[in-house]
Amino acid sequence: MSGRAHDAIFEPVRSPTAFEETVERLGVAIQLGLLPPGAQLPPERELAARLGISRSTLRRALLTLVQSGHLLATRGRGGGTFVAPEPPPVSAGGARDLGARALEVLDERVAVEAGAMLLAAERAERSDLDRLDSLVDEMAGTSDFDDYRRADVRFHIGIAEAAHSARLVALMTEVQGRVGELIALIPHPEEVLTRSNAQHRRLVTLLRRGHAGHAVQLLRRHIEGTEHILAGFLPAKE
Amino acid sequence: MSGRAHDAIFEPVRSPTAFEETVERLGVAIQLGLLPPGAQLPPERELAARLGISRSTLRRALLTLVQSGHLLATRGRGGGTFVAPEPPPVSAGGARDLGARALEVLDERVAVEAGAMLLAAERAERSDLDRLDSLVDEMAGTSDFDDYRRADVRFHIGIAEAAHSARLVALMTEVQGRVGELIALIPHPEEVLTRSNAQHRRLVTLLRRGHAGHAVQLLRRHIEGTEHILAGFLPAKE
DNA sequence: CCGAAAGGTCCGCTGAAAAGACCTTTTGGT
DNA sequence: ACCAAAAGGTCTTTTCAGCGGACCTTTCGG
Repeated sequence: MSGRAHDAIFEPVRSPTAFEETVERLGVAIQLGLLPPGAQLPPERELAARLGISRSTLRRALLTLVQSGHLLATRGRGGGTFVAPEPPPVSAGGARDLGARALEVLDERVAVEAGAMLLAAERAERSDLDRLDSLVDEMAGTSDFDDYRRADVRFHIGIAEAAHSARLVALMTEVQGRVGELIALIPHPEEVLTRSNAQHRRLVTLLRRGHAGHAVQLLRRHIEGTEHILAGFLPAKE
Repeated sequence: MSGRAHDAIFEPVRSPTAFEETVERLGVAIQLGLLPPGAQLPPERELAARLGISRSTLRRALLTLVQSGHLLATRGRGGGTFVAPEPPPVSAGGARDLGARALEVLDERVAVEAGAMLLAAERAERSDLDRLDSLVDEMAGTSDFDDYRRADVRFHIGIAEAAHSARLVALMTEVQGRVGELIALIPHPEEVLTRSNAQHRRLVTLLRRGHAGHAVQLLRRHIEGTEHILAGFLPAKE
């Protein structure tokens, strides 16, 4: 009777502090390229209000990111806080025990992506799909891995946007952030990227036609690609 | 350039307190029937350790649930904290602004369920599917709505278990809790339940055969059923 | 009838966060 | 050339959640 179910119920309760969550939010946004190099953040007072935290807490977070080299702050009128021109690479430090959680993150990714895909097949509008197309073109047109990755992230977030669900956009952003930490650590031969982008293109086509079932299955295989590449770099499963 | 993306990045940072999360965890588990009426909770000192919180915080949470009638506490040796024989119904108070968030919760549900289904199609073992079957039988065999709902919840969580993903089990539990708040508020004619359970049965069959694409699409329609019923009870969308 | 096992009470400490006043630097506009 | 506005930088005060632990009270099993 007891057992499995209770494990979930009585699992430790986590409570990240506002400070931690803010660092994470902004850090992820920068590493994903959602806040591109050189971008200016809103003034501290305004940003604090938007994030619903006090300025002091926000500043602690900003300070952390300045010290880690992700942000630059300049004073005076016309100054502000900017994303560094060359944000530091994803720290390998985070990869310490990644193997442990990696597999779970990937499961979550499957969920969020599949859900977004399903709903996008129902709700996507012309403009959503056109946007996805242009991202596919962008990926096809570059041979720089960082550029590719940024566009890739925007593509997947774009699917959530096409699903017209703010909640899924938020979840997708979060998941991409965590998956990105993994992906950035491993080499990606151009051939893999080409194949991957071909799948992107087919996904958009399937969405256009509203073929939800096929889209979800192709998506699954798309993600499996990542998983297989990662498999070689993670601790053996058993 | 800015706009949509920034909305997500600069959205308010939420930080639920440990106390709040604990009340939610236990409250949901009770309302879902994962902790059935009469069940005994572990001693406070032990439970606090398991949840990774101090005993004082845990006690505040327990006190809340005792006052709300979900739990009963008896002192002395052989005493303990128990789930009330007849936990109070889901408060309609929570339904205040449910309309607002309801739609987003349902999107999240689609994601978690679809992901679990996809992975279950790959990973489910005989025993997982057999367990699902017996839950379907259980639902077929009762005409009491509360019994049905409890089994239904366990069915959907069972899919996540069949996916062999602890993360998805946790997410599914959470999502079911929130969806349950909605479902409990609306009438469910027996006819609807029968139809719904027929879908459950077909889902298990599709899982057995590994037909991921079909399973996901049927699942989508299954959830749509809930959505349509809810639609009549929620504030108009536009 | 005692001691163990449970819940119930209390208190003091720490650290996160909020709120706000104020300082310093820089520059755009007049 | 100025100066006011707009930014980041600094400080102080207050509040509150949560921790940790000592201790009390009730009840029952052996």
